[in-house]
Amino acid sequence: MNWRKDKDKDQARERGYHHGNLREALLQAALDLIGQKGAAGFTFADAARMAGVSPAAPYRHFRDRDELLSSIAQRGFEQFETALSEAWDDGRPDTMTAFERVGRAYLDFARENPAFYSAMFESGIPLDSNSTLLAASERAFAIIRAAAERLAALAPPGVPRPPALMMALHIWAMSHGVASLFARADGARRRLPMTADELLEAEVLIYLRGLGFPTDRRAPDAKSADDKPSPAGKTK
Amino acid sequence: MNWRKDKDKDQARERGYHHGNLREALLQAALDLIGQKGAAGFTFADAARMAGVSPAAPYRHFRDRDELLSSIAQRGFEQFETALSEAWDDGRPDTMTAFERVGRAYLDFARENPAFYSAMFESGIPLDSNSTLLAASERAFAIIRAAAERLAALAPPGVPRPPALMMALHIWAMSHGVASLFARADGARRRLPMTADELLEAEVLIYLRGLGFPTDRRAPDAKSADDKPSPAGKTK
DNA sequence: TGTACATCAGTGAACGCGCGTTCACTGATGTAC
DNA sequence: TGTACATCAGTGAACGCGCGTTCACTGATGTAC
Repeated sequence: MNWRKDKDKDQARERGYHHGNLREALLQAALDLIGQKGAAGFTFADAARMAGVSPAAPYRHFRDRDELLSSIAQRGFEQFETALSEAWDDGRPDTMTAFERVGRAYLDFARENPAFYSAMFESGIPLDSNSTLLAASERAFAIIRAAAERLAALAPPGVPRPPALMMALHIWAMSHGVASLFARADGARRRLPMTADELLEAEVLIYLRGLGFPTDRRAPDAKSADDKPSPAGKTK
Repeated sequence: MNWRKDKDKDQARERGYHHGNLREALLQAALDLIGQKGAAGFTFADAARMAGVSPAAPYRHFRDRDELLSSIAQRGFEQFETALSEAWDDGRPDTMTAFERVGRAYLDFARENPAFYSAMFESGIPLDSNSTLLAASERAFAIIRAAAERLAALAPPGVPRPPALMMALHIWAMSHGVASLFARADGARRRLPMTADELLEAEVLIYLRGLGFPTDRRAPDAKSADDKPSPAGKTK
């Protein structure tokens, strides 16, 4: 992270002819630029300048601007998956608690990584242009889907078990809606009677109640043994 | 609508020195371009060319690209408001039916006017840069809010009446989430087990059930006289 | 351990391009009388 | 109804700029022997 913009020339002189990690530096620079000016207003040349390198250098690492952008989106999905999956923690200590944590992690990610988020969802690069990009996005969604699956399995007796895929899509839509309308610093924000986190949490809780889940904060598997408890330690 | 792109030169010759309605033509051209290439990749010069006019001409009508873009967003919000408010139809024939219609209208608007939608929500122009733009967006949101207000008033006895503003925000977030993730033609679409409309309708129904509203399709005011019936005719 | 050589990863100059913007201008339209 | 004049809404040429991209090049690094 020491190839940031400050004192490009000096650093360039220090580092000598070879950069050492230009690919990484370009990704970082592009990320910074997207953060500053949005996914639209970032240029290949700008990224090179920020990395302290000639405008021709990036071509050694990326075919063009789009390839750089889609690399960023891909990395974004990977980090997104990591964040969500850590939050989910395989449903520990109980499905409901873990699930709420996933919601918060979603918003945190959007808030803390606006550049990634917009490369992923707002940059206009088609997901299916690149199969590894598509795969990365599928893996991220799979976390939400897995959580929905476990949640669906908790449907109380007598309540029809909701289709997990539908639940996952609903929850994703709520999260994305709240994130892009209310949780971003840039532009279209709006006075809210509560924080974006609270808004999303309330929304998801109401939604789950609508599916027939009990309305109190802890899910049934918190005390019963419906859901086999995690094998050892960690729960503390 | 006869100043479209085809045969610019001929038309320019026909129309003579003065265009007659250049401001309008530029808005239309920009809208077309945004539809084709996204809000990012549209240029002032392009719009002029498409309107069959010299690159200096637009400056008679818009200070710069941003002003043109925000005019489009503003008009978008106005049409959005019209669409939502027609769908809402002041809650006729009953609150619930009208409410569902609003949801469909939301998605229809996003689907049928992707250019407007992205100028409004994804172009990065700050809403508060322009007070008439802000006002237009407020008026559009006010429809959703008014509908939520009426819906909240229907809460069955014994059920705590939900805060209407929160409901409105939740519903907006769901609609926007579904619209931008699943209802747009461009880019990040995904195989769905159902249409975007069905997905949103199910989501909203589950949400409302979670608030304690009855789960069958017609709201209580459909048959009772809680909600004073519309004064005359029209309902047919 | 040293040397020759291939390969890699950058340079920097150059190009064509389209954009945004300005400018003096001019044709068309509206208005006073 | 006609004429003089002001104003409006466009022209087209010109500019500086930064971008994307190519090219022959060169310094640094790795490797065979």
